[in-house]
Amino acid sequence: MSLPHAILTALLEKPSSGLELTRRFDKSIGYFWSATHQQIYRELGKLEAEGHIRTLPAEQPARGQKKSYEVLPAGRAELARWTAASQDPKPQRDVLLLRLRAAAVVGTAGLESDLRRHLELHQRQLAEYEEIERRDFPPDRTGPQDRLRHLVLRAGIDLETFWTQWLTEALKEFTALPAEAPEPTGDPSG
Amino acid sequence: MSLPHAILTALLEKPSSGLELTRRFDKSIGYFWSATHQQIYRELGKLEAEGHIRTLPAEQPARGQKKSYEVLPAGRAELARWTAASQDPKPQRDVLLLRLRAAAVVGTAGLESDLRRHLELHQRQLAEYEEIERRDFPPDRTGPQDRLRHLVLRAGIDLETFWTQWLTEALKEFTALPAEAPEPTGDPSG
DNA sequence: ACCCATTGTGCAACTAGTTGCATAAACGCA
DNA sequence: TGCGTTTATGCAACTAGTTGCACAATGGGT
Repeated sequence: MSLPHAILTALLEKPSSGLELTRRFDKSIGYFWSATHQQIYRELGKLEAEGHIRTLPAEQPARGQKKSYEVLPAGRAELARWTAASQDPKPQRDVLLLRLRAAAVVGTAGLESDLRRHLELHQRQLAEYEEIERRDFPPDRTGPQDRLRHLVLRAGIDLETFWTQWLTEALKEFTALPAEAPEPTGDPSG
Repeated sequence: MSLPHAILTALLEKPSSGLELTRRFDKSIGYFWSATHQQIYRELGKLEAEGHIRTLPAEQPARGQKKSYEVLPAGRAELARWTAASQDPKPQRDVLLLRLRAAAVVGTAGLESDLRRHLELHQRQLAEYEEIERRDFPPDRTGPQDRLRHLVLRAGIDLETFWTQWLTEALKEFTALPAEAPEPTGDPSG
């Protein structure tokens, strides 16, 4: 139940149309809560039906016509309620770690190149975050809102840093490993 | 499409019944791929229908009767295929970061106590991982399989370490913040 | 002999997210 | 003036994961 709240946050920062929201999700909020335009349109419909947002009155809203939304007081209240409500952390799900664990049983063949690819992706993401930090968070501007947003960005930076380091370490292990991990095909005598 | 492969991995490590799998997911594989017993039973049924696993012949399998599974060659082949296949990283989804971002807009009221709770949970998880490391990965035993599994555990440890540090930092910011973040309820003049 | 907690298996309905496609206006241009 | 591309909105079907509950056997106590 987080996507509607992600949308409310984005709309409070700036009223937008569905497509504008999609773009902003791609380069800001989407870094920690991604969504496709289909999801976003669907949620905008629900949020409007619930009275949390409304369309900004403009030209008649025909198909293919830009339609901007703004948050209503009820929507702001709902977002505040949700933000303050206690929530348990979601159980982890990481495919790459699972694959490594599987590789310990069926062998590491084919895995290394994908690790390399992931390493590059994380390095690129890290560079992007650091660019944003340089651009949007100079040492001056330190209002409360800036500090909170900077904190979120720091989480992104530190996570990407962790993954690049871990993947580098993992690749080092791989080259140190025998050509192929033993595949105990039914005989666990070793 | 990862749960069946998580189950295949677990079954290759040791043939088990549904409930045994559930328990092992709770304390090992589940650290990075969690699953409920309902999911596991459902997948076991599918995997059996596909010819990837079979029941170990034992007493007649009636309801409430323990039923153990083992992996067939086709299942092992499928797992090896999946492990080697390139996969894109899933887009991130982190509710806590989203809530912090929302708090920058609607205020931080009520958030701090939940941050504290999360910090405690992560500290506890970290302690558990470190206990496992002490127990299962002494400096000797360094076969290829051990090294891979240790690598996975290190990822868990480092991630939990990151979260405890980040949450500590976040809480520090909170106490430095004004009692309540400004709520620009429609008037962004400040 | 009976009760009840525990162990073990499983179905059904629901929620959230993804994929694929459809539709329509606007814009550039030949 | 017609044609293809981009912008913008949206539906429908599918997949994966969660929640809630049901049912059977077993084992221990009374």
